Amino acid sequence: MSKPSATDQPDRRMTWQKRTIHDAVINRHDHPTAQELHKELLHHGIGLATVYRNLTHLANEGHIQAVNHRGEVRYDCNVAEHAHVSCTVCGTLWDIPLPESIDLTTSDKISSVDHVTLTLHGICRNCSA
Amino acid sequence: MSKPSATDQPDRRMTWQKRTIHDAVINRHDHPTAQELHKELLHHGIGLATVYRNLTHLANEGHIQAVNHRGEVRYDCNVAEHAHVSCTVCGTLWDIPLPESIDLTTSDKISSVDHVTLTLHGICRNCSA
DNA sequence: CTCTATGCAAAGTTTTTGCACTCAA
DNA sequence: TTGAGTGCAAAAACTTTGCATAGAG
Repeated sequence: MSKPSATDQPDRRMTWQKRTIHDAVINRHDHPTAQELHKELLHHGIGLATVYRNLTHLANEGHIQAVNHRGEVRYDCNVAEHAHVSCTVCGTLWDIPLPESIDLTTSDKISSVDHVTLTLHGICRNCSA
Repeated sequence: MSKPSATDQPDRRMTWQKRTIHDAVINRHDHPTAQELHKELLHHGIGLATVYRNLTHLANEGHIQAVNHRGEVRYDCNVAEHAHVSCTVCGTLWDIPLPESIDLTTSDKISSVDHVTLTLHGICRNCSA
C-alpha cells in the first residue's frame, strides 16, 4: 500500500473493510462487478456504498483496474497492461498478454498513446462444444 | 415468438420516427448516446423509449454499431470493422482503421476470433494544447 | 481528539417494460 | 382491418450522495 505523504496525498486510513475488499479483488481471477463483490462480502456486513467507494479508490490508486465490459464495470486484479478475450455467448472474460504487434502510431488525433484496450470476441471452447 | 414470414425477415414497418432516428445517427459522425439523440430529436416529439427501441433494432440489424465507451452505450454509423481513438481528457471518440498487424491467434480460450474491439487512449491535440 | 470512513437510506441516472392508442401495410 | 410501433409513465437496475456515527491515527 502506498504511504500517504505529508504533502498532497489524501489522508487514507486503513480499515478492515478496505482490506477485505482489496483482498477479495486480488484473490479472484474472474472479473467481478461491484455488486458481485458486495454479495460475496455480505456476510462480513460491508455496505454496498463502501464497496463502491473502495473499488473507486483502489482503481484510482492503481491497485486494481476497472474494465468496462458489456456495459458494466468489472474489476481486474491484473494491473499490468494486457488484453482480454471475451466469449460472446457466456460473456466470460479472460486476461491475455497484449500483442506487441499493435501499431500504436495509427492516429493523428492524439500525440501519443497512453494505453490501449483490446478485446478479442469469439465463442469459447466450452460454449462451442 | 416471431412469426415466420415468407422472406424470413421480421415484420418491420417503416415509421417516420424510425426513419428520423436512423437518419440522425447516419448524419452524425461523433458517437451520440441514446439520450443525446433523444435530445436532438425532442422537437420532433419522439419519445425516449422509442429512441432506445429503434437504436436497439438498428444495431441488431447491423445498420449501426453500438460502442461501449466510458460506461455508456454510444452509436456509430460506421458498421465496418474499425478501431477507436479516445481522448482521456475530453472523452471524444474518433474512428480509425483497424491495424491489420494485430495477431488474432493470441488466445487458446476461443477457437476463432469473431471480431475485435480496440481503443487507443491518449490526450488529443486540442486538449494537450 | 480529529477527521476520514462507514452504514443506511434516499436520490440520481440510464435503460427497460406495461399498456392503451395509433397508424403503416 | 390489424398488429407492430409509439408515447407515457412506472419500474428496474446500477451507482452516487447526504448525514449521523464509528473508529483509525
